[in-house]
Amino acid sequence: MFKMKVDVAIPNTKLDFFTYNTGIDLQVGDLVLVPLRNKLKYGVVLKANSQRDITGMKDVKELIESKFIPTNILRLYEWMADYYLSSLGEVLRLALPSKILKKYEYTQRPSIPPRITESPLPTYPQSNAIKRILTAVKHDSFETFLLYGITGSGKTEVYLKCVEDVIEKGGRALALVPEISMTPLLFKKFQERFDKQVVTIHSSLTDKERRKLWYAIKEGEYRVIIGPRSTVFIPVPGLKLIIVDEEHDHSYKEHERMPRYNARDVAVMRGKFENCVVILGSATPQIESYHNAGIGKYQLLTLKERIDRKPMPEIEMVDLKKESKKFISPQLETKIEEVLNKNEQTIIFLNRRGFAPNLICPHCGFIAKCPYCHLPVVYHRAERKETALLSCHTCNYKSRVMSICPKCRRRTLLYRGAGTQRIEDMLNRIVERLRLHPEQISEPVVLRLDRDTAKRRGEAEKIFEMFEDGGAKVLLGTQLVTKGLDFPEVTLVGIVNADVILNLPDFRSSERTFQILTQVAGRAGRGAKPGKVLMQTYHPEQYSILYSQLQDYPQFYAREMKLRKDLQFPPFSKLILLRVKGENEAIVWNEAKKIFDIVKKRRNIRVFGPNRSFYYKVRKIYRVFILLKTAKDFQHRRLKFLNSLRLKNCTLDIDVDPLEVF
DNA sequence: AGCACGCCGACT
DNA sequence: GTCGGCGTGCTC
Repeated sequence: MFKMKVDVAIPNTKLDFFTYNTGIDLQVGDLVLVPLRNKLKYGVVLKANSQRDITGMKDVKELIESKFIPTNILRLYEWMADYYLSSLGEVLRLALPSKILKKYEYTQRPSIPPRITESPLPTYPQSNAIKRILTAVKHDSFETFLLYGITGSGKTEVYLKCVEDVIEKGGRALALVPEISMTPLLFKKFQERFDKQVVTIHSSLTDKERRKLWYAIKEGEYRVIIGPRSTVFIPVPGLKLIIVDEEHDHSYKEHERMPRYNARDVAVMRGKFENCVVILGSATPQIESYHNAGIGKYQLLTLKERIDRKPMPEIEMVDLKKESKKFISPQLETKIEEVLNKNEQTIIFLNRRGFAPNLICPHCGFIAKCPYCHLPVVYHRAERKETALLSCHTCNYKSRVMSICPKCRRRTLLYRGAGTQRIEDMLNRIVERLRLHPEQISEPVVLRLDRDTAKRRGEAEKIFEMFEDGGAKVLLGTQLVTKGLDFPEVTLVGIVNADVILNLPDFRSSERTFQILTQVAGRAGRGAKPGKVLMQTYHPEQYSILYSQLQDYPQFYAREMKLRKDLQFPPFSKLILLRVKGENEAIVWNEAKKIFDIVKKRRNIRVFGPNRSFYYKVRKIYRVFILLKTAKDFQHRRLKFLNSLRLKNCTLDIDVDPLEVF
């Protein structure tokens, strides 16, 4: 028999491929069963006619399914493995369903007739954007559009109209959304419009359901696929459009495992490999994205006005340096009272859970810290069934609250600072004082939304519903209240402390501050009544806070770009973060130094570190990082050897294009 | 990821 | 003596 050799990529391996003999005629993308060690594994044929020679080569056991992965998707996976200094085996772990089915029986269901409901007439800027996108779709050309539209400008309607056209012409669309609970919101709008042709990948699906959907989508059962970052890997026949909503969102980046990809960037590459159009939408584009639009890599589409010419909310600053040390300033308190008396709604934002971020002793300076992370523990007041406790927000370690200072033995421990629980108390006191008419309210008047009140799935939605009903008047919460919410009765947004994110030691902290403040401010005044925002800060003059008050992204961008250029940060350079982790502090530093020396020898790379990570010790594990800075066009793929480096008692994380550098 | 190989502690 | 701990290294 005429023997051939094939290269096969196997999920969960650190290599790109293995080479096998085969008597069967195989093609690129075929799913095969191959022996590896003493087990049989599924793999995807990468090269149908390999010239590679290796001793002890084995035979392909069986062809399971031909054309399992389309070639252009396979090329995308290869690009990912390369770009993120990972391996194809690692990419396939994320890209393929958790358990591959031996011959999937797909029962063709009668295709669902397109039942498209009435849609509102787009505004002029909207229809202009739609026209430009659809022209590109019509020509099947790869084109990336950055849809920069201020909060409330109707980006979603642009997506819907484009998808409508794609479906009418028999194509399919993929929409990526941030991980958090806003997914149902966008999904609802899509479903109202396109009914059963839409499918969402929720985080709560079981492995089995997920697997079933993967196959069904691959077979073309749905026309619109909505999901979080990993959805970008699913093969979709006749794909014409990829949407990345809130493209700046950090949840598009995989932080935990290899490959540490950014689904936004993978989506753009997918558009390139599949010749299809990509829309990146945001009210606060990532600096790199806006820059890409500036240099013509992306096409910029701007929506400068809110729908129906609704005014943007007026933003007023409260300088906490000038105020008496209150967590809720008299100005904010007065405003909350006004809104309550008018029976309108308020959103209060504070990016900090718990009652107080510190438990301190004013006499000896003691601060309660986590024994595993050496970071301050947060005091959580007793509520529901749980008792009061100290909690480490980095590793989740919990301990009892002490009443005597362990250092000086005095009974004078103090709670310093405020988290959502403390603010909740204060808001409740304001409400009680007002003695509102009971017929206009229902208990509770103040709703708190953070990871502690909405741990399980569906709890956040429940809180949103209670707020939407209108009985509850104040929604207080962390990041969860900042994104995509559309409550027309909200006329006031209060930001308790605008500075929280600024304090992180990261080159993106200004950008993140601007993004979060702009997003949360955008929740006000979406209905008939104009909105107002009160922003409390110690740094009203800091540019990210100032420009978020002025609601001027282009100005913020210009200022931030100047800084990035001076310091040679992206988009003026490329970053690769190497993190060495291990239990033994001395070994960690030693191994990090070795890696530093290896990388230092290479040309055209600036190497910084090793430095202690901001989270230097987490769960008894020490973390040290090395930052590599190169020119933007540097062929960093030559650093792929780093992924197979072997360290003593340590692990090495590799992060290309990191979002956080600490 | 698994899974074998390999070299040091406390058990019938 | 050996059962087993998990560190380290390889899989075509």
